[in-house]
Amino acid sequence: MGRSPCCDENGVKKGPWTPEEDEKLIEFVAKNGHGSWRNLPKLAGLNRCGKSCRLRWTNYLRPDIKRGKFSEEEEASIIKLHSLLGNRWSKIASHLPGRTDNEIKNFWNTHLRKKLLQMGIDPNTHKPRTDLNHFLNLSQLFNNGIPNPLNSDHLKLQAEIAKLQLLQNLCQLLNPTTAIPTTINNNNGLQNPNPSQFQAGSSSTGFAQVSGFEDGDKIKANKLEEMGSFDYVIQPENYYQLPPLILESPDGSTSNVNQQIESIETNPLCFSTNSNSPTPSSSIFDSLESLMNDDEASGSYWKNILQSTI
DNA sequence: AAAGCGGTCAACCGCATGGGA
DNA sequence: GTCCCATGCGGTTGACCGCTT
Repeated sequence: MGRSPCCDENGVKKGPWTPEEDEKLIEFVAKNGHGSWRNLPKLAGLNRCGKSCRLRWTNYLRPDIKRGKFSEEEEASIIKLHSLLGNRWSKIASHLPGRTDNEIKNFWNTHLRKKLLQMGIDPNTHKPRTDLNHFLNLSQLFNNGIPNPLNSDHLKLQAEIAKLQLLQNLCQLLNPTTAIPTTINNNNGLQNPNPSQFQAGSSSTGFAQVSGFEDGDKIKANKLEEMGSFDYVIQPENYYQLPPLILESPDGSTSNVNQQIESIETNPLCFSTNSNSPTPSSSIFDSLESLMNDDEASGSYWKNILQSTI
């Protein structure tokens, strides 16, 4: 079984398309549709292979292509969809009208990957990066390798790490594939990965919800393969809904951190293209960055958590 | 002014997949 | 069931551009 040759014809042009070639392709498709891409170049009078014509059309010339910068909502959708679907760019593109898989792939590789990395989130797993240990390394630098609880820099770092732990928990809850084990029986007896600090309350359906998928769509939550494989069933609701967060504070006190969690809760990140669904008042990144920048959030409770775990 | 460098993105390459014979 | 073909898809490449030195 041989692979069909596509671009092995002699003299077939490669490289950037000229405006004349674009015009020929647009004109031909407008009149005849693309039909067989293999035969199209000959019929349209183009010295290109069919594959090249198809790519040029689907990625650039199609009339319904939406060009220009990605909006914050689109960014958030891509990140969320990527956390669910991985590098399946065409699937992701099918949920973003007017955007091509190539465009989304490029945008991911040039912008979003870096953005997540800067936030300390692993763009592949969508979990906090394990090399967040660089904070611990920094701590060791400050303390000459020996943690000194009386050192104010050490305390600051502990506060930072406490916030990062909070961020990690938030990320786990925001990412349905990691939030599921707290709410779904998957026959593997999974437990809340971090039961000491948070409980994820069950939503009415017990499922996180994402827009644009068809009812009953199943996707493999392969990010959890190491924890036990199961199918993640997308429900037909229109928007992704965060499970309610319940903060287990030993002294029952509230803090700015709690308030900010509340703020994130009351502004669920939405991915729907349905105009009836709510839209986010601010991006999740704003909320998390705000949380990360909040000096007051490094109260004693968070330090206590850390001092008991470091 | 120009060489170097990094970021961006259109286009290519080759493997995967689905459907018809 | 097997073969062949067309198309889809994701990774990679390389040209171009703007910024820095």
